[in-house]
Amino acid sequence: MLEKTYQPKELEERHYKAWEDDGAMQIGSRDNAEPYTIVIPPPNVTGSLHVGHALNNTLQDVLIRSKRMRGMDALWQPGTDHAGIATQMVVERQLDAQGISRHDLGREDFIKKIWDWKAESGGTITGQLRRLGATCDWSRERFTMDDGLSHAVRTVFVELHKQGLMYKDKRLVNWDPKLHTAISDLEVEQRDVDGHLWHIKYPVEGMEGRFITVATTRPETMLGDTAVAVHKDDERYTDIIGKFAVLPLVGRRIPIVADEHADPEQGSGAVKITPAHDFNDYEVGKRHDLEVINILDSVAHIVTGEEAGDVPAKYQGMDRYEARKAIVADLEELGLMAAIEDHAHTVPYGDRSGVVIEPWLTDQWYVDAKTLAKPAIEAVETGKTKIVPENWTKTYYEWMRNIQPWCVSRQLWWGHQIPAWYGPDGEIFVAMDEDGAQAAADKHYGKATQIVRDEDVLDTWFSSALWPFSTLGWPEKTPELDRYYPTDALVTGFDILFFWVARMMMMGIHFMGEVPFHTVYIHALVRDETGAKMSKSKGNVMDPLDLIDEYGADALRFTLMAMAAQGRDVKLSKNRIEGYRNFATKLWNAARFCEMNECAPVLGFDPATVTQTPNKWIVGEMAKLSARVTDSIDSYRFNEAANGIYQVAWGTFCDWYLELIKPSLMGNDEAAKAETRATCSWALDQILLLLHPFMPYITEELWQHMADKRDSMIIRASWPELDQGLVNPQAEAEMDWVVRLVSQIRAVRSELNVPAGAKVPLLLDKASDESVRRLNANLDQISRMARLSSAEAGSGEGLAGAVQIIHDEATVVLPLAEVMDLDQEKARLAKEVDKMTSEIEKIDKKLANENFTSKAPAHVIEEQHTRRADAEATRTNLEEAMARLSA
RNA sequence: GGGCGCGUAGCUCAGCGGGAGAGCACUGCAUUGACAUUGCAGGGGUCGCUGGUUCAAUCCCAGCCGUGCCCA
Repeated sequence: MLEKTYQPKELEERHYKAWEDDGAMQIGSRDNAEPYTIVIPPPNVTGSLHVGHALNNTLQDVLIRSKRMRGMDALWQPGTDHAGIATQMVVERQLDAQGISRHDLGREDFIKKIWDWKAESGGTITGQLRRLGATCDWSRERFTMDDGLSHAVRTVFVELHKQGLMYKDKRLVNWDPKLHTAISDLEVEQRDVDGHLWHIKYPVEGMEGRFITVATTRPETMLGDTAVAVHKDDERYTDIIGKFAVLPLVGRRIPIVADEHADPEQGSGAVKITPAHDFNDYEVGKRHDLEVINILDSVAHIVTGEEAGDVPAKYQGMDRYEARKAIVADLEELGLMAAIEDHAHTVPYGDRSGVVIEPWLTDQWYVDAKTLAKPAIEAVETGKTKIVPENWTKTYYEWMRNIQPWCVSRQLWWGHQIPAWYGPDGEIFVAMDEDGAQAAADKHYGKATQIVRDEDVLDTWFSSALWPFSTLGWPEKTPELDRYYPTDALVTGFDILFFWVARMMMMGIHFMGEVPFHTVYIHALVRDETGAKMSKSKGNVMDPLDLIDEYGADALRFTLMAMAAQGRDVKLSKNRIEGYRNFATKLWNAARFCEMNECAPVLGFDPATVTQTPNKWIVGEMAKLSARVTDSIDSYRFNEAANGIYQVAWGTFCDWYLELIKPSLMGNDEAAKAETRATCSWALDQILLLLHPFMPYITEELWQHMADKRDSMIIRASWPELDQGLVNPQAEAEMDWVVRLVSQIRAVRSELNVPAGAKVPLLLDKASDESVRRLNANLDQISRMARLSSAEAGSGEGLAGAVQIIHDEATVVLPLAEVMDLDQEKARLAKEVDKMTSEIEKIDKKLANENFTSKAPAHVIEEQHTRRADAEATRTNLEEAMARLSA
């Protein structure tokens, strides 16, 4: 017998282990089945499970489990990424605590330390995914720094280079002066900041007393100014275009140029141009062939020594903000500061380091993203890959069509070192390994020549971009690659649509010739219950592992699914999780009831052959539910699937079906009892099967518990694909009649405060033969649920002051004269009459409208007539009931 | 400034051209042999505002107000 209360903890551990031991998550056992593949968005190896992961992975698990149950060869490919910056930071921090820097250790030993760290702590998140119930094929787990994946990375680099799509270039990059590396545009966060706009007067050469005033948010960069730009139509400046300004503090002559970039409306209309330290200015510089003068070093200090050029010694070596202060003060002293305004503007910050990013001129490796993006855009346009919900396609296009060269080199140690070597004269040799590069170099120089490897590594996203095929063995032509690529669905949050999805599309199409997946399902963010983003600083983070401890993994999963409406953020509250934990308990107790009544699966049970009306009805309800759940999952409407099961399992199966069959289960008709037991068990099984992808643990437990022996665990069981012919309209109508009758009686009893325990007699007046038949056929059930002492057809003539309920054509008479308040009952009936009257009036108005009757479709008009007739009949009966009450 | 959303019951949200829904919260009753992590019943909504399309608008369109995110 099932325990009296449901305790998730113990059974979760037990079943997960059983699934894993059984190999149920692994591919390779269904060679003839159609494959279905999802690659996991590889979590960061330093990460631990947060609610966003919980949502993301539950969605994938629901898909995988349901496809697996539907007989497909389901592969959920797991793994983690090496998270270049994050991982390096973690280990550096550990070393820091011992007073060691990575430079003390040297590159090789430092990397060894990272591998040690990974061996020890890198498995955290995969363990947590298991607790969530994620059925990845762990035997295939991959890591972006694995040999195989590293080989794939090198291959891609070499190939792209060969094709001219990977090149080295000197451009402005987003430089992180704290982490000392370039980062991509996507890793830069634009923050609104309250700053200042400094208006600085630059003297115009050869025009005594004439100044041109430039406005800037970054006065310290003036040391690198190489021009002043004004708009050609700005009359204030037309006379000095072509002349020179003299850069204060430095004394350099800089040209005054006309350029569109200068906006007459903004500030003074004149802008200083610092090509080496501003993306816009860089473009202006190119247009006017300006000098590019770098004034900052890698830690954002003013340059010193040889590089300093004509930077006054005073500022050399100063931090950028220190220099700003000094320069502002000096300009003020010189009387060149025209004005200082408060000014709100956006400032770029590194999303990892949190410091202000410097546009900085460096040599970096770039991928020609524009070329690769073209087919990736087409793939979505032509529907080869579908983005769900569809509105994200616009965002995808927007970004892809304006894509910039992708800077893929990073000045880190942890990652895939770039397979490029340099000769003494800087000649580049790209090859799979050093031998290859050496050979190429020797050939190039005509003699053995020493080469040096590029020190930099590749962006982590570069390796993640290969994930859908590198994890399947590419560049080897493995059977897995052949069978599982292209994968089916990719499930991810919108925040990495560009970082990852777009790049997988580009790389997948380019190297495999086929899109990496046919569907991208984009889900929303998980927020706290007030709608705020969860963050450590706000202290509103919910730890999914705590939630699993408290409510069980099933409850957490179900909550996430029930709330995961497309395009809408999930506002997670403990209240909701508790509610769905209660649902699990409800199911547990229902199963317990089934067990107590010996409802066990019957071999060869055919739901089409049942004879008892409640059984026919529940069979049909299950058929409808299975279709609904299947369809909802197929169209990624997870909330509809979850809510559908909830509604039917609790509201239909528990609340009505189990009540309806109690008389049969306790009765003496052995044949009926046997059929009911079998049907009840079958219906419970259908619920368990349909619920399994959402609540894997409790369903597995009950599945195994409810039968002496099953063909398989539920994880391997077959998905219900029920014939809609099982829906029996007669049974449905009859059960609906019973349900409405019982509900009405209960409502009246409650309203009139009839003691819950009191049993009352019932007469069914003016009933059709069919209604009388229904009453008699379901007498036990109705009596039990409505607490009746008797129920029969009869007029109740002469019963003084009986409660009367209109039920379709019939009038239900309850002689409750002693317990009821006559006036209250009259008022109740009068209210009902009013309701009907207003309903009739509303319909009459519609039907009187010729526009309506001539233009509306026939079935709509027909429906209105039917509704009117029903309301009319009900009103007549109500009026008669009132008359009888007064008599 | 450009793009994408959202505004429906006290709260969180489904629904989305023809009869306003769920969960939670709230109120009353109930400890009846699965279940108080429960059951039964109930109250509660000019479906943001203003126009338009339509026989018919919470639903479609436009504008406005409020609010959130992404990109510049």
